[in-house]
Formats: sequence, structure tokens, C-alpha cells
Amino acid sequence: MKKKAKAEIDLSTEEKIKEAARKVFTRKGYAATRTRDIAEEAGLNLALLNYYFRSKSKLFEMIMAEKMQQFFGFMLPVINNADTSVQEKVELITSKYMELLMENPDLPYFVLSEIRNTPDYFMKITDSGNFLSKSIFIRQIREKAPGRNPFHYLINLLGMCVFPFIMNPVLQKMGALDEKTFAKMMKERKTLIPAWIKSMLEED
Amino acid sequence: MKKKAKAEIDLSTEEKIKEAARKVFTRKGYAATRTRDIAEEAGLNLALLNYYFRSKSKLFEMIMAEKMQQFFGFMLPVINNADTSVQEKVELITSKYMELLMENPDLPYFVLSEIRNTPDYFMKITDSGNFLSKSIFIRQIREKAPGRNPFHYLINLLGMCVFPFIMNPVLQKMGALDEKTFAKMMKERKTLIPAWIKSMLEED
DNA sequence: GTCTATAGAGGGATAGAC
DNA sequence: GTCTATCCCTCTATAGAC
Repeated sequence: MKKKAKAEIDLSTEEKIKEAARKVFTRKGYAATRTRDIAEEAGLNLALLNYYFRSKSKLFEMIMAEKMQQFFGFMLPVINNADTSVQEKVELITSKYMELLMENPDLPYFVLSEIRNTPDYFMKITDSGNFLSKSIFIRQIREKAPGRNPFHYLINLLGMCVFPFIMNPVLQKMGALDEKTFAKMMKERKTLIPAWIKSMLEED
Repeated sequence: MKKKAKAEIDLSTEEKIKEAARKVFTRKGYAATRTRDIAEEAGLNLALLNYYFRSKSKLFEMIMAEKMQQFFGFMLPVINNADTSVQEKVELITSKYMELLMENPDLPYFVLSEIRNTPDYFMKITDSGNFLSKSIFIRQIREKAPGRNPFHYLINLLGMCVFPFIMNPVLQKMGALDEKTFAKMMKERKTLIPAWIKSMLEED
């Protein structure tokens, strides 16, 4: 207890760097980030970045893998659970995703903007060829709506969760939404999205 | 006629640079793009970029404004047309957006990844405070579904159009979708999305 | 208008003192 | 382990010949 409390206040140097790197990389992207920015954000010296992590790119890879894990990691076990219905899966994915994104609002920006430059990192997480097509979730959707490509619904589900966080900065800047209203809407979406998906699937 | 045909084959130097800049900036983002890349892509010399456009950033601003125009421009007149119903607007937006995106599949990546660094460019396009909240489209949605924040539906509409193009590279790399299937699905979406939105609005 | 050559700044990485 | 000082490469921008 005492140890943990202390660790939170007085992080190890290595952890300070990682924390600063998370922040700066996420805000500015890989190319626009200078190692000096990270050092400054961490309140430390530039040389320490190379002492703890060999290079800017190594440090980035570490952060990236972590974010990918956050972004895609939890979904895989859910998707292949044979004991839950489609609707239960949808509810689970929605609520977990919305919570994750509310805590990390710029996760989508980061992952999506860097993904095209990093064709390999996230393959390690997802491994194996077209496991997704063979997943239980996709199979269950296919049964529910046999006439349609099931990925329509997967894309809609993820899009309705993730896209608001992408649009949010734009909408706020346009004065269309304030922070509080946005937060309230995201809460509502936890129940709205499963209902929308349900009616989409039943329409067929 | 003769002149135009020639112009299309043998572009002016200025146009060659812009064309190359579009390609490279879109693929790599601003920070990761080197002016040398653009010069090479254009088959020209580096010095010419600075001759025609004063600097890398000026050139970028030009391309960015152009892309913003593409991305947001056409929507504004549609949104404020008093002579069309919600459903007609949804159909119009969907079909135009899907066509635009099919021709420029990496438009979303570009706009969305650069938007956080360029808080001002697109404000010129959208100008004026919360014009969006006062738009006819939003008012019409509010009437149809009085209990809910109308931006839920706007976000869903745009998300269902745009998000597939964001996910596409990921899904292709995971072997879940091939190019042909994706193109087919995007065509289907032109009619599917309006139907989905309609049933969402009626559910309330 | 288009090129070559180069100035000049910025930023990643490291040597070496403490 | 942590710091300062600095190397050196890369990239933008410009000078100047043609």
C-alpha cells in the first residue's frame, strides 16, 4: 500500500519516460514528435531516453504495441466466446469500448493515424490469417442476417463506438457540442448502440 | 479542346507539383513528408517547389484546404436546403459521400490525422459559430426524434459512411476482406445506410 | 523557368564527466 | 543512473549559373 502510493507519485525514471512518450506520441504522432519534447515532458534529460530505450523508434514501438493491445486486445476473447449470444457480445463490446474510449479519447486518432505506417505491429496481436472471418461472432451474425456480408454490421458496431471520438474535436470546435453534452451522449450510446444494431439485424 | 487534351497529358510544372504533393502528403502525412519526396514524385527539382510555392508549409496548406473543401464542402448546401426531407438529405449525403470516398479512399486518413494539427484551416470553410446546430437538417432530425440529441444521428450517418474506409486497410491486412468484396459492400451501403438511419429515427 | 550546389537549422544519438 | 556538450546526418530553403 505504502509502496504503491509512493510509486504513483514518484515514478521510476523508466516509467516517467514511457508516460511522457505516451502523451506526446499520442498528441503529435510519430514523425512530428521530437525526442526532446518527450524528455521535457518527463522533466528529464534527452540522453536518458537513449539510455533506457535504444532509440526513438524502439520507444515508439513499445508504446504502439501497448495501444494496439488496448484497442484490439480485449475484443478477441469476446468475439470467440461460444457461450454468449450475438446480442450479448454486442452489448459487451459496446460497453467496454465506450469506457475505454472515454478514458482514452485520443486513442482512435493515434491508432488510426499510425496504423498505415506500421503494417506489422498489430499483426502480432491478431496473428493468423483470416481468423476474424472464422470467428464465432461473425458466424453468429451470418446466421442472423444470411443475406448480407456480416462485416457490414461489425463495421457499423465499431464505427458507432469509435467515430464519435474522431468527430468530437471537430464538433466542439464548430461549437456544435460541449464537453459535458458529449460525455452524456457517450453514456447514452452504451444502450443505444446495441439497440440500433439489433434492429439492423432484424430488418433482414 | 486541343488545348485541354494537351494540358491533361502534359501538366504545367505547377500542377505537377500539386499533384505530387497531394499524393505524398496524403500517403505519409505532413511531418513525415520530405520536400525531396514530392520533387521526386513530380519528376522535378526540389528548388522548383520553393519557386512556385514559398515553402513546404504553404504548399501543404493549399492541399489541406482543398481536401477540407472536398470533405466538408458539399455537405453544407445540402444540410441547409429547406426543400428536401430528412430522408432525402440522408440519401443525398450518403450517395455523394460514398462516391467521393470510393474515388479518394485515403481522404479520411489524411483529413482526420491532420485535423488535430490544423485547428484553423477548416474553420474558414465552416465559419460562424454553431451554424450546424441551427441547420435545417439538425432541426428536422430533432422533430423526428424529439427525445434524443440529434447529433447522435449525424454522427451515425457520417460514421457509417466514413468508418469503413478507415477500417478497410486493417481488415484487408487481416485477410477478412478483399478489395473486390469491399467495393461491392460500399455500393450496397448506398442504399443500406439510409434504410438503417430511417429505422433508427423511427424507433423513437 | 529550371537546374546544381550549398548554406543553415533541427533533431537523433552518443561521449564522457560526475 | 543522470547530466552537459557535441557530433553528424537529414532536410528545408536559397544563391546563382544557365
